[in-house]
Amino acid sequence: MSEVESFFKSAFSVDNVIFGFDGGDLKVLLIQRGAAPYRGKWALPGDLVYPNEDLDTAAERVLEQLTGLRGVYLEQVKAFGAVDRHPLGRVITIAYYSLIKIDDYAVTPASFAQSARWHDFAHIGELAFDHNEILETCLKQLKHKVRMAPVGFELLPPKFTLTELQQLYESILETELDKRNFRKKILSMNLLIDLNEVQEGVAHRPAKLYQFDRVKYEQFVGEGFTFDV
Amino acid sequence: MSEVESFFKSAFSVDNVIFGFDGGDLKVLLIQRGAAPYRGKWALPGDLVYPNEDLDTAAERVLEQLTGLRGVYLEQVKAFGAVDRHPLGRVITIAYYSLIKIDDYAVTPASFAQSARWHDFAHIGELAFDHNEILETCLKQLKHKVRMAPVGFELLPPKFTLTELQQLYESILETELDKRNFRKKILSMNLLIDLNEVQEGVAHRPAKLYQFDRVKYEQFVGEGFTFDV
DNA sequence: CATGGTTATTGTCATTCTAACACCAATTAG
DNA sequence: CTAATTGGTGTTAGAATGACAATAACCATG
Repeated sequence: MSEVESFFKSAFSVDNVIFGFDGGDLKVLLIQRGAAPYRGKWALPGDLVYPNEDLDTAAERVLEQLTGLRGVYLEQVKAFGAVDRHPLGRVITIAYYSLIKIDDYAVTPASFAQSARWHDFAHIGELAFDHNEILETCLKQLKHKVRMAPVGFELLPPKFTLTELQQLYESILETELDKRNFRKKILSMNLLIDLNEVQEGVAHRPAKLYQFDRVKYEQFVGEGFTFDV
Repeated sequence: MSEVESFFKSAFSVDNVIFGFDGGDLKVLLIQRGAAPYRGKWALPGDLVYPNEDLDTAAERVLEQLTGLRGVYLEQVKAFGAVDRHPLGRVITIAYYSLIKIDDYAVTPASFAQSARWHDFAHIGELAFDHNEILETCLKQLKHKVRMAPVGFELLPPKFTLTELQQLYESILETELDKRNFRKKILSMNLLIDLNEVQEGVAHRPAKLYQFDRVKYEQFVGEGFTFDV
């Protein structure tokens, strides 16, 4: 094999850390591998990138094949390319994370998965390949991002309460926040629409429902505003 | 060609945005390409990744071949993988940036370069491939990084003045800073060693020379400190 | 229907951080 | 010796932060 040919004896894949939030804990959607290597092991959903496919497109495809969702929040994080990270050959992978509303998720058969399941972020065991490392890197990235851009709303249903929003931040940042200060800060941004609706069927004082005002956010950004929690 | 083979009809490269600082402007080290495609055009230094080489190692190699430097600050930024980004085939590239002390730079012949030259960041024309986009992304990353970690010192000589440090920040952040407030903030971190030396041969009051105290920084980080400018 | 359990909602004050701002000091050039 | 240049320093007003607790609204239960 010539040297030039050997350069092309390699492949690249995308792996996608799909985050969800169920009101309590931060979740990650993992698959159980249906093929070697690591058959039967839990892993991040991912696939080889097609020769005529952009990286972002490949990540979107993996997400759609598994969840049926399109147009969700997706962000590239980092390339992982240790020589020995894949036992069958030289494969570098580009890690993405995406944020989905967990209620939108519908199980979809995907060629690369025996089965798929949400896992509590806090209780994830040993994964295939270097996927534990990828997961940690993506969470670190999300921790930064969620404080500097209004991406947290991607994980919540369209109508949500301030307590839900706070719990979301607390579970991503792995810290507790002061309730009054949190509300003060969020509301002072004027980015939430008060829907004049309340929760129903809860055994306590019902909370008001809000909606994120994306139009206003874009407008404020144009005026020099930067989101900051 | 089988489908599996076609997956392996691809290559990956690294491209390195090498930043330097000469006391006035932020600089980038560019090469003039010695081979097709884009022969003669200015481009980021980069090379294909060897089959048995880690990504980080490849980036270090490119840097060393061009500058003779080892062990300098190097950080991966993002993978660029548009299908048509390379005219000769499917090549995705992993972008890195590195920070070097411009005085340490010694011209070294590199196979991939006809010639290499520092360019003012502000006056860079059209580059080969998608390298303008890569450059912009790396600067954006550096702007964030320099505010949240003491990486700016990587661009300065071991002994520097506070004015030099401020000019460095101003040129990276593309903004002006207040002299008194800047000094107050930097000195209050207790991360600079006052060398009790002053500049020599300047036609004005000589400035005091300082040195960054990496040991203290590591210690403070261990105690929960976070650098923030 | 009265009580208890549970969560939602709201404001103040002390402290800290931020941002704006101007003058004297030390040196070299001529 | 004078001019020109850059180095070095402190205060203050306003804003942001962080700590903190009592009342309101709803459902469940007896």
